[in-house]
Amino acid sequence: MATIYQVSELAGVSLSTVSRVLNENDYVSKKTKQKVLDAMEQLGYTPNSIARSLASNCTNSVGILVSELDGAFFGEMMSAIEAQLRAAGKHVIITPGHSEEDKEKNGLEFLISRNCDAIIAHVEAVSDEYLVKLNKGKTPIYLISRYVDKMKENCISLDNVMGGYLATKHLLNQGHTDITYIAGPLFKPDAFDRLEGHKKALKEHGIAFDEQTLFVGDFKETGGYNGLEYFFSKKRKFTAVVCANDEMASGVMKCAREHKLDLPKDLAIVGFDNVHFTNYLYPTLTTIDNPVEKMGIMAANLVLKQVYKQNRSNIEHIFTPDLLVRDSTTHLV
Amino acid sequence: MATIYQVSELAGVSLSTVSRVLNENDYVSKKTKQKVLDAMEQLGYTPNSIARSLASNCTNSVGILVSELDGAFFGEMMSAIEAQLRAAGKHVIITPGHSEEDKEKNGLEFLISRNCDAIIAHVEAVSDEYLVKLNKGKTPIYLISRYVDKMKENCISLDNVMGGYLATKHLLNQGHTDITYIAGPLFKPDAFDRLEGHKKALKEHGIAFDEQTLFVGDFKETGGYNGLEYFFSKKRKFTAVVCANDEMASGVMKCAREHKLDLPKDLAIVGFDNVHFTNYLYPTLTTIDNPVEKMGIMAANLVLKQVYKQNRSNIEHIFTPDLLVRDSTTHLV
DNA sequence: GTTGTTTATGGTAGCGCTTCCATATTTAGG
DNA sequence: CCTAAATATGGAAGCGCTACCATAAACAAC
Repeated sequence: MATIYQVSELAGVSLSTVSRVLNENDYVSKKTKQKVLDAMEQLGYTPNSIARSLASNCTNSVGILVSELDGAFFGEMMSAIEAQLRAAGKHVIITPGHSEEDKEKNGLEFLISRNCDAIIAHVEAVSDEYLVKLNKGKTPIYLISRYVDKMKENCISLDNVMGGYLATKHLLNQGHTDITYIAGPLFKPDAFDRLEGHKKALKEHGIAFDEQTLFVGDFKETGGYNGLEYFFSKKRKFTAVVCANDEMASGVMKCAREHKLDLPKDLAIVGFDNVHFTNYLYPTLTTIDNPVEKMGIMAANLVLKQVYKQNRSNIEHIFTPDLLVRDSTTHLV
Repeated sequence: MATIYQVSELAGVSLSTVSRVLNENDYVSKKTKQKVLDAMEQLGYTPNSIARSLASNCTNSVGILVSELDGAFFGEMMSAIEAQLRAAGKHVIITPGHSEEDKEKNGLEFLISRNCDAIIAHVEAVSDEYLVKLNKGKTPIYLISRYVDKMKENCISLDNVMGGYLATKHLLNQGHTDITYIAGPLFKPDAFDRLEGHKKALKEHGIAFDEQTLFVGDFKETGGYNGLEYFFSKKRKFTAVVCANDEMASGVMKCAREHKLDLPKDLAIVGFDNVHFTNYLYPTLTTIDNPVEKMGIMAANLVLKQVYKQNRSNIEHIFTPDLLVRDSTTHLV
């Protein structure tokens, strides 16, 4: 591998000059620049990014921590962040946290140890205090889909309470009154807040929240499946179910079908997130549109602005979800 | 940030000794080791991985190139590779290639410029020659889900011809004879080979392949949807459709339903890949099980063995897919 | 011409580590 | 007790760059 030294020799200039043309931001005469460029070309020189990072203390890389590498929601999130950052010449180092405190901490520390210039994290298990403290270290932490008051300038989050509210409100408006709820793990802020929104909507309609209508799932298909089985086993009467995410809604559909329910007539279902596949479920899923791509882009812009001092205007910190009505819910006759 | 130098000072030993305890593979007395460990603890020292990489010429990172960061198939692939590598103390740098030649090259070059110790790539658009040439450079390239004869030792691939064959064979065995096929983009080896398998099965049953039964889709839901619309528009009679992946199969289902077909009675559907969600479609999808997780783990093991000289036995280079019969196909009465 | 400012280039000290060589020190074998 | 091997530590070069300081040349203003 050719080094900057060999380039300087071939071009007949000093190391500094080669470095200058590499960094394109200093006085170099056109003629000299061309000589250097030619030498690089001739040697097939590519800069060693590790050496640059060590010398400049900047890696041009931002760490991304997501809960899972698979999963529709995270896929869309990673994709959006990566594209935006890549367009600005930065790159991402992605690592999963698996929604477990140890693993999330481990992932975060790993990203810090790799000298990322910043971290965008979707963390669910670590505490607010831990994050605040970590953010005071050398690597700034940005949170996506989570709101921590003491570092709100670094958060891009969704109004999950509003989302949960909209979902349930929609069913109530359709005439449903016996509504069950399949939540995500309640230690996760997203899951907790969505449930809060559900309760708020019920309250507004004068319906008392009944613990018996709640099942805590795992945000995966099985969670929805098991939740519905649970309600059936309790002989509960209900005409609608709200799921805290789309994967669980698809599990509910599968279970309902196995119980010979006619969807959506016998059971109305609402999901949350509007991941890509919801439009291909049968029936197509009414869900809450989570603007995860916009949030990813915004998180990337926030990093570009604050860490890389690029000009990005209009950082929005809190996003509002929308209700998306499709076929899985209908008016009760 | 504490450096190795401060640790050495506090512990009262030389730089070299600190480096030795860091690397755990040289003569250091128990007593000295403890002193160093204590000093590290006290200073909250964490090694600077960039500096280590520069000095040792090893980054302990392997680059992963996948076509998309979202997408069920790639999610499962990344997840499997990452987990296996992480367990061995290596980490991954993931970048998308978007199935376009320029972008794939760009991604590969980027990973090389980041000094990855190896690259595991799922590339579809670049030529065999390019890969062979690239593999001769400083960074070894391993291919997943692609077979290139001149570098077959570096390939982990699937017998796609067999997969395509099994899918169509299954339908033929069920009594179907009017079978349409929705392929992926034919420049992609996976797509091409699966179609070859389909043709082979037809031939074996004495059925001539008819170009009119072929639609080339995009491996996404829309591809399946559009494919079915296309066949309908051609007034084609058929009782079954083979899709070259699961996403397209779900698009087919959606379209079929909109045309009031009763599934699976009116139309048998076979997918390919057996990604997670296929079990939650309605009807559940008969598909070809693509052992992508096993392949991912195997690719990781191959790198661990060849690049990091770890002991990994039984590298399997070619995997065989299985037919997975579910509800989307039934015997023709 | 003198002075000051802009433009252009070279020299060199690190960035925080690893690694090789040199030098003690300890242990084992006879 | 002597020698050789094994064990334990230090010293210093260098990985490939960046960044700061110094210097030189070119240009402008008076």
